[in-house]
Amino acid sequence: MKIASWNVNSIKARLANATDWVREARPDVLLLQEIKCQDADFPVLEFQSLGYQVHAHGQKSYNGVAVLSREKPDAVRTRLAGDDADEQSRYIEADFGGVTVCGLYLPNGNPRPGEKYDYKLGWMRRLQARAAELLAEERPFLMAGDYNVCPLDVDVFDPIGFAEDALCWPDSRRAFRSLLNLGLTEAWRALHPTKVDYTFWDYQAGAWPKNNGLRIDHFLLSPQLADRLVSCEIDRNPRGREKASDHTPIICEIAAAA
DNA sequence: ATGACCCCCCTGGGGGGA
Repeated sequence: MKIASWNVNSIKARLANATDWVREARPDVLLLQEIKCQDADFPVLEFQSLGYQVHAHGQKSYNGVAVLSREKPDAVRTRLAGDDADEQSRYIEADFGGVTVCGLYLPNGNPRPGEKYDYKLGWMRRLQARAAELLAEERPFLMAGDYNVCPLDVDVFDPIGFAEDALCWPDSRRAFRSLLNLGLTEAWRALHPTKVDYTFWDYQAGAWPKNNGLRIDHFLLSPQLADRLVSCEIDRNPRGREKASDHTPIICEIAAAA
């Protein structure tokens, strides 16, 4: 099972880029973040014609997540429990056989300190509560998406310049580690212990040609899926194309259940 | 890490991203 995650920074602006990449990569499941449209405005037909089902959880202008899949999911759930007043579309889950695939767009949290940072930490606590529930059910699952956290300094092109940033601040890293310490495996780092690579390059200041990137898009696997982890790779190619998103896809392959 | 971008709103510029 090949699962990909990509923050597309508007699915409408990225339609040609995204469909080109799907044709090449043919993931079984594609998790999208920042679709930036309401569900009715998602270009469903274009992906259906490529053989994908679309389940979008969007909102006007901002945020928005989606699950695209070649197989029909058994169930789809949206929203993260723990804050009924939270109107931001940032979370979706879909069940495929015995595996639950969770797609997420974690709040950026800047400026920090402030209410946006408090929202980020609260959201991370809610995500951790959901992970704990799925672990208690002993359900094989993965949580993938734009975490807006650089786990270590090696995941940042300029750790000193970013030390105060919400993506790197100790409370953000602590909350990320706390999630891992439930017993989850960060797939890319597990397979590439000393590698330096990124999933995001700012549009500004020549960040892409200078390789001034951040590694903020991650796959976290439950123990059952960590045992079946085959590969996890970042595909830089889409970032170098015309009308690119500022993020590039990350792809994780999970072996069939024994 | 903002001089330097891009996308959203829907037209003149503000909000947001990371």
